[in-house]
Amino acid sequence: MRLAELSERSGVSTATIKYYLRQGMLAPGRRIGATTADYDETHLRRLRLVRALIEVGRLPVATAKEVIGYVDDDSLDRTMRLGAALWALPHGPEPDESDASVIAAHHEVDRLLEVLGWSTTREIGRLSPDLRELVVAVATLNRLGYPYDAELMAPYARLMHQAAVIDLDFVETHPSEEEKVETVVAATVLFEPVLRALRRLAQAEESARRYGL
Amino acid sequence: MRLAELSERSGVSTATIKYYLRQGMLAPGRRIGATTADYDETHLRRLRLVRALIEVGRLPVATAKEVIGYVDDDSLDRTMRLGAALWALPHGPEPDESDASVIAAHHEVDRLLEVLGWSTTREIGRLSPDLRELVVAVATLNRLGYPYDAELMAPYARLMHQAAVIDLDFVETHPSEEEKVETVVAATVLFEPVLRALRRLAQAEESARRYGL
DNA sequence: CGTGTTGGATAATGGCGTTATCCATGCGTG
DNA sequence: CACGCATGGATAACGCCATTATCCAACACG
Repeated sequence: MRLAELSERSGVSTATIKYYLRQGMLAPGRRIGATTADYDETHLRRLRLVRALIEVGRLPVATAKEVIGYVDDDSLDRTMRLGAALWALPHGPEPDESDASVIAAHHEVDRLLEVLGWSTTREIGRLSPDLRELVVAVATLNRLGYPYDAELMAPYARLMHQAAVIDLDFVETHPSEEEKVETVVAATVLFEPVLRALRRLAQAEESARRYGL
Repeated sequence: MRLAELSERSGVSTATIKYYLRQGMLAPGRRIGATTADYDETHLRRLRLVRALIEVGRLPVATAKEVIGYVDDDSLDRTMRLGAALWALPHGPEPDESDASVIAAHHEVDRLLEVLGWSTTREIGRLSPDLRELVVAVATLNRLGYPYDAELMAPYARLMHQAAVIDLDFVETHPSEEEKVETVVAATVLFEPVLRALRRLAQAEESARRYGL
């Protein structure tokens, strides 16, 4: 198919597609002549994934580009590609390690990992962006006067572990080995809005049950 | 305290504080003279909340302004303020109701609510931004070839319901009645990064357990 | 043939968050 | 009591980002 059709089928303007092509987040079409290129279903699918990451997953374009770049980096094995792709996901500000509440949060997070027995995370996790993000969030909550410690976090952590089990089961039952990395990335990024929405709906529902209306 | 001290204690530049004052998301200091205003702990706290919503919760400044505006809108009762504040949180694109996958997703979400017995949500929820967001996410997953239906969502939904119970318990044990709305907003927005980080860490941990490394 | 679409490159646009610049004023320090 | 300097206040400038617009020469296609 040609650019116009790719645009129509994906709902993305030709100008934007050209932009993505320039950014290298969409493979060039098969050149069929000096002024024509041919796109196929794989291009359509990739384009849809890009838009999904951006629109639904709220990734900045540059981040989506980076993530996608790792997803099909043939010089890495599957594990590395996956790790790199997830590592590239957007993260908040760096924690200010000289801040007292950050240090305290650090201890609580460490303690949480110990309580949970997440030994792998404790060992490799030192540098994990997710760990840093967790520390920042906890420190922020504390600074706002909401005491938040390992005991309070643990129930959430156990719930999220169950969610992770479901995530991995989903990936296992599903995947065409070839696209496993892509599946994990999609599941990680696109389930986040699902979980967020479900939590907020559940809050409303539970709140209605408790307090009426 | 004066502007300079407020800036130093919050870690926000005076220029940015002035900007927030202009936006009306921070109450003006008590005028102490034609060229001086006096800020107190409540200003500092509010400023910290604003920065927390923006930095940790990733809210656009305009949204944070809106949310905060509802939090202390004295013309509304507590319930209304809370509803309006949560309603104002950012949401993805509108679902294209003419799209087949959107319609299908709609059905699945309806079915999910039925299965869960979330009757309140089913009744009032028609217009809820969270419901729309959920529909969009499900439709997107389906369009990418990941079949996603009520049965697959239900376990996540139950987990998130448990999370919501914890959320509300937290708010109940905590709150100085006066700041209850603020507490709910903070819990909703600031726990999201916590849950996101915990899920990703749990994924890594569980993945290591299953596949080694 | 000639009309209209293509790939390709470059520039323009619009929004957002922050920062910079100016200014008249009066605080407070010496 | 006088002077340097920070203040509140308003406006303009900046830098980034995502998208769109404009041109172009070359061709595909009816």
